[in-house]
Amino acid sequence: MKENLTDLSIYVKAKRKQNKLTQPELALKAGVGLRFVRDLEQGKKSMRMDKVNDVLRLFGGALGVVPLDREKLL
Amino acid sequence: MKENLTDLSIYVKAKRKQNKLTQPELALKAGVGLRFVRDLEQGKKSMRMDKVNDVLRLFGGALGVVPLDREKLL
DNA sequence: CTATTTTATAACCTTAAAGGTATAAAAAAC
DNA sequence: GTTTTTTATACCTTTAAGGTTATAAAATAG
Repeated sequence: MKENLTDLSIYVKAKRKQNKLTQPELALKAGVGLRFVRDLEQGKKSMRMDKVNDVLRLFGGALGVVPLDREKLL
Repeated sequence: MKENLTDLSIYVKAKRKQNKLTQPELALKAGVGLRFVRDLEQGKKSMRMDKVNDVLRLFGGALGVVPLDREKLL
């Protein structure tokens, strides 16, 4: 089950690095499991929104509706 | 288990109405269950991102990272 | 280079999301 | 007003998310 990196996964990893956190540290601060942080950074598509928001909140972000770019369509 | 409406739930319901669709019709077009559409419009927080994206795609949108407004913080 | 830290992958298990169906409530049409 | 359509809520089953743990791989420090 090989997942591709996504905008979201890249964003989270970059933000985590900016804040000098390891995956276990981020998981702890966000109140999610380590496994979750890893799936998130690996681009898993079927993550639960509430938990993703728990992570994004640490970086001042949240999930919202954005226009989908045409590249992603085909 | 009373969920509050959210930006997302309001957005989906509004877009569905704009497109003159019932919940069953939207569920069918998006390829998700009717229950899912209902939970989504009721503001359930723990929905799966992939399924939510299946719905948003019909309206030319997708889930992405947005800055969280300060109101939502406290 | 080797040692240490960090990250990736996988198995096992529990819990809850998702879907179906049914019924009640609400909204819209008449 | 009544009837019809749409939406909300509840119950149940199946399936997979994600927590835990272990181990392998990769990156970094020494």
